[in-house]
Amino acid sequence: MNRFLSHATNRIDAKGRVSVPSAFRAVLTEAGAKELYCFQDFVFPAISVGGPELLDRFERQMASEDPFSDAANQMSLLVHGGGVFVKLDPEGRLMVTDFIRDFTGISTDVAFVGRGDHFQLWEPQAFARAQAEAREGRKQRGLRPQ
Amino acid sequence: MNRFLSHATNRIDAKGRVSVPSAFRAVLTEAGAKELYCFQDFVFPAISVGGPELLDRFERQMASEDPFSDAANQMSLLVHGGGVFVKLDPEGRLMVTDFIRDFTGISTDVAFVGRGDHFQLWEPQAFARAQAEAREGRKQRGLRPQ
DNA sequence: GCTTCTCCCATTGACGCCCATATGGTCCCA
DNA sequence: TGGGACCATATGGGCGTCAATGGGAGAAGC
Repeated sequence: MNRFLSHATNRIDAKGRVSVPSAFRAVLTEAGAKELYCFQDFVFPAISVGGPELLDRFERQMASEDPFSDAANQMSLLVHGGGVFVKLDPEGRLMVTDFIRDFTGISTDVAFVGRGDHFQLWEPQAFARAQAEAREGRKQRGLRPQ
Repeated sequence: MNRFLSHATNRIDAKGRVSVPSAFRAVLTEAGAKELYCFQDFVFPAISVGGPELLDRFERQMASEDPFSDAANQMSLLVHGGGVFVKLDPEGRLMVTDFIRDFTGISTDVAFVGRGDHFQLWEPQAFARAQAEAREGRKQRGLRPQ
């Protein structure tokens, strides 16, 4: 397993820490990432997290846009300027800062959501809603992969 | 037999486990799958289960689209984030987690339903109803294969 | 000096692995 | 054709391990 898949919800403790799921930690150590880079998702109320190579992914995305468009400009602002570094403690926990709480609405529990080459932090209810909406959209457009 | 066919209902034990029917396990071992990938069906209140190739199929579909489009983003949320890995114990049982229970309404028994290249977990009553409705729908449209 | 962060250790509860039992079906033989 | 032995599957439960969580103490920063 070398990608971020599946999801799990963990509780924030009294000190504001939360355990990163074991499966995700395994991916990180395999990739050799000792420091994580976080920034706000462009569409969802979620924080994207990954190793340093995560920057590459979003720079590719920016490159796919017209470099002078508003979208590319905003992405650069969020990715380059809005990012935050986070590191894990020896038990594999991270601090849930106000940067994370304010943008996601997270208060007591964190949903860790795999996105392939990175993962995201969600307020659990918001994740459930976004998923339900995405499923509904798929259904209406008749894009069932079966 | 290399496909998932027919259906069977098994009971959940006190620890929340349920035996995967022997016929389905045989298909899985023949395919060499030691870990299973599950996700919520887009139409029915059922969990779809299959080997890693089930995930591959979704990813091929995503790869065929613009990787940074909204559609791909939604698809990733559902497939990467919405899926769950499950593994069988040495006796061929799986844990029925809240992820499965909440979406399907399963409480004490699980209906295993073959769907060709994958199988599904249903609440037995819901499966019976959906089957009856499907039968009725075909009858009304004059599409009965007999 | 006080707050905040980091590291270390303890607890506990869930999960994976093991073995035991029940139950139903099949095959063989009388 | 009926009975019985055998086998496979489903089910039940004990136990060890590991991940998630909680809290204490030292170190660093304000």
